[in-house]
Amino acid sequence: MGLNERSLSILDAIVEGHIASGEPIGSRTIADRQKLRLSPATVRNVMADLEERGYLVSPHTSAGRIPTDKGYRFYVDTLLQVRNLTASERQQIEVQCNSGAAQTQELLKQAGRILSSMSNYTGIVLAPRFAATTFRHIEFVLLSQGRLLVIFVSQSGLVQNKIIQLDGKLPTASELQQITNYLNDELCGLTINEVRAKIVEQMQQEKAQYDAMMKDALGFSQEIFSDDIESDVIIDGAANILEQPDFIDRSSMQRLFRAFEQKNNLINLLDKSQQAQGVQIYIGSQVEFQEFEGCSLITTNYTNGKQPLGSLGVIGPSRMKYSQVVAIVDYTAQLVSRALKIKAE
Amino acid sequence: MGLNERSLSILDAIVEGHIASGEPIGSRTIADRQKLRLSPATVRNVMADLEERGYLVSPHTSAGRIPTDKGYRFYVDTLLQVRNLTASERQQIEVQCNSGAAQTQELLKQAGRILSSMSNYTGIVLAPRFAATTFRHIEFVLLSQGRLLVIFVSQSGLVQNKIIQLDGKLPTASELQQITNYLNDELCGLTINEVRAKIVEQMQQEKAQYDAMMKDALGFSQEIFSDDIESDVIIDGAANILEQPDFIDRSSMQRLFRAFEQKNNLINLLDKSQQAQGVQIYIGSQVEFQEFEGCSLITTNYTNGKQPLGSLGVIGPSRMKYSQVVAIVDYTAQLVSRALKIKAE
DNA sequence: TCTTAGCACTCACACTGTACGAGTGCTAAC
DNA sequence: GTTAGCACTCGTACAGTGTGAGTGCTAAGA
Repeated sequence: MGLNERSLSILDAIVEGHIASGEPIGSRTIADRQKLRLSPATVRNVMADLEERGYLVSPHTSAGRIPTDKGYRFYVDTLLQVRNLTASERQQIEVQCNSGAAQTQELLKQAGRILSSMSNYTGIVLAPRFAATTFRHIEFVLLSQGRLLVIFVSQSGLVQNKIIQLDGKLPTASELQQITNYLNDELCGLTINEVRAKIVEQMQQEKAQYDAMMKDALGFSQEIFSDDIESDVIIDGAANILEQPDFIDRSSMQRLFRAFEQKNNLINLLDKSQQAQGVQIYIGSQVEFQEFEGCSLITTNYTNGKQPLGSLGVIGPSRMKYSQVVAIVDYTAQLVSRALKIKAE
Repeated sequence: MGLNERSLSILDAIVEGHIASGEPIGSRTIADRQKLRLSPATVRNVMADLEERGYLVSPHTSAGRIPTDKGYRFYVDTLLQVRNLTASERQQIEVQCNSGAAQTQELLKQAGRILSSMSNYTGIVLAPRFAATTFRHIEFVLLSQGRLLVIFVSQSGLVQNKIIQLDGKLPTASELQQITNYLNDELCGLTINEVRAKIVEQMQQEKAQYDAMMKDALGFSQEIFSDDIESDVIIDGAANILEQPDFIDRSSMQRLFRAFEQKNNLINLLDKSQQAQGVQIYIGSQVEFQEFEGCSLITTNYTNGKQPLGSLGVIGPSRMKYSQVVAIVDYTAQLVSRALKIKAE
């Protein structure tokens, strides 16, 4: 029940034609520029067939055809030829990527900027999950009224902080210092997940029952590491969306912008892509979140040379220049990974 | 050359009518609902006068009049009556403001959310300038390759970090600890500006010339405190802008969204408002930044009970429900100030 | 059996003319 | 100084029309 050679070639031509022009594509257009010389009538028969199978629709009787989400999906999965970046494009990305990004956070912001400016769509970057990063340093600062500020630093220089409320007696400065030293010695180099495991393990050991300081330290730690710090997602070039003629109605744009603000569904998607291999392409209504109807999302993960840390990509209309954007996303992720690898060393 | 009683009343009616309906207001509408019983013809004469003075324009010959920016300015300065919030509105703000905002940053985000959701426009919050806050704690973490992560904590629990590149010999862990202790003892309780002054002062003292550790400490500090950490601005409910029928053309919306992303002009405006007293209203083209054409900005500052820390407000179309939004902005700032005062104690 | 030319048909879109109504400015009377 | 009346302007909504792009179907040709 697959499509034959000719249908494939016609579907390909329609999708690419529509991506390029934004207009519905008619049979004559295809017949004219097709290598296999066919008449418009023949093309029409094939198109009718493709429409019946759900790859195309015509917006109205006397218009050409445009791809459905299923059509895009098929195109992306089997027809898409990723074009190579030109030397100047590569250079442009490299320059921007190297420009003063001492801080990890800055590097990721810069990546978002590259993605949006090179693609003219919206760039998105999921910052590393804290749970996946490696512990480097912890610090406590006692604020007023029993509030304790905890600052973590990961191996790659990412800083996160959290305030916890202490009840009961407050530790003195020197006790706090002892706890700090203890935790820094014990936990350095472990991933947060390993840290969690270690705390549980130590709490069960008898010795912890008798050493008050240690008990405190473990008590704190458990509270601190108990819940995940929410992941952060960087969005750049949202205004580019307004340039896209595909979003005619305000309500669909608004839905998208609200999704940008709420972030959690975006995080879900990016998180999924982080666990996958290679470049992922999510298309409009085929994603479970309806706010992305009419949009496509091209993402891939970035690493520190060993394990995936987060993911980045581009969101734009379904009628997106896939072949170009895939190349941009891929190359940006490579550069970010390389930069993070250096930092982690 | 001022306006007489009657002109004022008519201008007021036109501005409020237009804010309520979004339509140009004609002479008959005014004549009908005016207290001082005047015929449409008389009203027309006054309107012609107001138009000549630049307070009104008519979009075309046979349309009613709409206020110019100058008209809005005049309305806001002399005619606007701020309405009181209802008990339920107040309560709504209070509830949201108190909901789990242990961290200053969270509190400010929450304030942004309140501003946007209560006004249906876009909420903006300028986070406290680091320079204006009070030093509480500093911490160093040595990363790889001579990069030094510096973490500051302000009195109110705001955390900022910065990476500096060390060249020459690196300090050992214990030297770093000494420096940390030294700085924490010396600088605690000072504002960042005072910190700067103190560093310069100490560097000039002879003793600094001979004590290597101290020299290092002062050298670091100078680099760290030399440039301002860029202020942060929180924007919430940008998608609400898309709901406003006033922004018909995409280009003006896009300009605004780009301004939201670039932030620096917004920071400039908010910073100005921070230095002023009370609620400030900026109207469209009267602001030096042209990306805010067609928009108005209502802002005020918030404090920690003593000095202004930052500012917050609402951005929306010039045709904005001023009387309501002013009340919302004012009350939100009061609550934020109160919450920060408690934290600072 | 596949391909193609021809033809009738559909439909969006652009253009035209028309009627309507809202609102204006001006003038003259009160 | 105020107002009624009137002629005028202009945007908008509506209906009618022509055009062109593109289709589906059918029948003839390879």
